[in-house]
Amino acid sequence: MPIRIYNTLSSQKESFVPLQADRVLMYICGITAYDFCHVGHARSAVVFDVIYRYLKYRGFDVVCVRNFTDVDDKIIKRAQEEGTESQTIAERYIEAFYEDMDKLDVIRPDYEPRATEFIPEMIALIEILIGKGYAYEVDGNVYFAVEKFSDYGKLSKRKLDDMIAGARVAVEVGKKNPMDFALWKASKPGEPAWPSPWGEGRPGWHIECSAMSTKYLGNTFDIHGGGKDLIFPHHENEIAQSEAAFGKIFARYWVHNGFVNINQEKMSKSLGNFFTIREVYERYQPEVLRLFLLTSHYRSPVDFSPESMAEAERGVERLYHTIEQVNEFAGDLSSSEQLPTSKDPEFNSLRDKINSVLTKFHDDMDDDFNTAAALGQLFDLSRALNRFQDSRSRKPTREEKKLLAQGMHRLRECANVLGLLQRSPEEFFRDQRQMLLAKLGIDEEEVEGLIAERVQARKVKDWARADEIRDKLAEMSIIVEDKPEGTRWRVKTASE
RNA sequence: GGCGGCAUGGCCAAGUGGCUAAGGCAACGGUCUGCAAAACCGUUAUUCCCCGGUUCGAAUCCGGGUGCCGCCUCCA
Repeated sequence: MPIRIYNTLSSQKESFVPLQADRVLMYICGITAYDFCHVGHARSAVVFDVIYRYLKYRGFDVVCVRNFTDVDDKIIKRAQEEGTESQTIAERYIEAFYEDMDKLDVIRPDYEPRATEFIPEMIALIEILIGKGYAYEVDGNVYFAVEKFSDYGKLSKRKLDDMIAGARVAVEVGKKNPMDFALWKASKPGEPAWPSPWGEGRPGWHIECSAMSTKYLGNTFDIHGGGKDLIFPHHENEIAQSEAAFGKIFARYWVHNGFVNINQEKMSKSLGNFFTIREVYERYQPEVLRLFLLTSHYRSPVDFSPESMAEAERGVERLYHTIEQVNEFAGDLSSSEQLPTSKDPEFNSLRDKINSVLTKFHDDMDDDFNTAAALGQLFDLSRALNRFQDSRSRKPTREEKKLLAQGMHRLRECANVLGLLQRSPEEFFRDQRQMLLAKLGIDEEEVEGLIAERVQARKVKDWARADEIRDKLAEMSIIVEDKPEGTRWRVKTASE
């Protein structure tokens, strides 16, 4: 069964057939580096990271390009505010972007070009457009004439007349049509500038993606991705530029992720209702954010809130607990052999689950990368593993250990496609504790001291004293857990 | 004004013509425990915003209504 992808261009799911049988060429619109990234940027990155991972997992040779916009009005503005160069600003936030994304386990694309590295290519492309009559120069600015491109509006499904009627922007002097957009901007004093046939200036925003995608992927490539807000004008303009210049289909499948909302409203810089990724990391582990982002389908809006993050946190904990338990029960056996049917119904039930879960996982992912459904399969398998262990009161046999190891292997294999569960449970829970201790400013030594004291009290069955200490710890947000192996403690999470 | 999307249990969220409407969180019951906590197991929607229609059959398709959101300006 082929992979099906919802294509914004056709407004429907289509069977995915790449240009070359085993190769997928994809281009993702990256960030404009002028500030720290927020959860919305994280969503886009994670969504396309999962698509990239899944296509590779299904055997495609994927070439992925994601750009950095490092010259732009907002970067210039920021640089002027700080009295520095726009390159300095871009550099700083690109570095911050990598920090945030590496923690989220977003795999770096094969190519990550920056706009300023492709000025000659952009100029060449603009010259082609002028040569073909699609663009014109006015006082050192070059504009794309949208009326000349008959397909203009095909991606965003709008007509030129409607757009002009509803336009909220003041008409810029010099433009032949208010919807014409800049390919090249004449620079004002103090702004970054490059020499060009039209004088000193800098590229417009849209042209960089046309130039860089062509450079790495050719005139026509398979998948073009980005946030829904890029559909118009950015992607519409990219299509106009590239198809006008080369007379070929630009991107074949247009994939757009939905927004991250806060209280039903789009998270955005202009509304000021955003959380940066690093703010989120102060309280939640990156993996929790990742799971949260994948619990909804990528095209739906997703509401960011403390409650939904707490849910995601519990979910990740649940999965790591399963892995921890299997490790304890079965050790680190790895076995790929097909296990025989047993007389034990519990054994067979888990065996069947392990065998069937992969197909279901694939079916879900094949259907327009339905990570929410795919995640359901992981939880299903997790529960099957727990149930099986729960049914064993004696020591597991070797066959049972093998079965559990296989189940855990499968769980991790699927989770890996989603970029989840790749750490050891110990590492996860340790990091969780460290993060919370730091966040709440709790002294670990003090906790350990009280715990030791309580262990003593329990030894002599001084329950009153033990409970007293437990209450005291609870006030410090520390929860005590008496396990058969000994007493453990953890920091209370926000959801408790 | 133009264009588009969404509405499923207490909450989040899959499912878009037909076996029992995934899964998560929460709640409750149980196992465990000195008591707890944690963990685990189990239970929890005869019903999918409302009204019509198509169909042997609809949460799923069509028409109308209500509510919410997004894009049309920089934006993942």
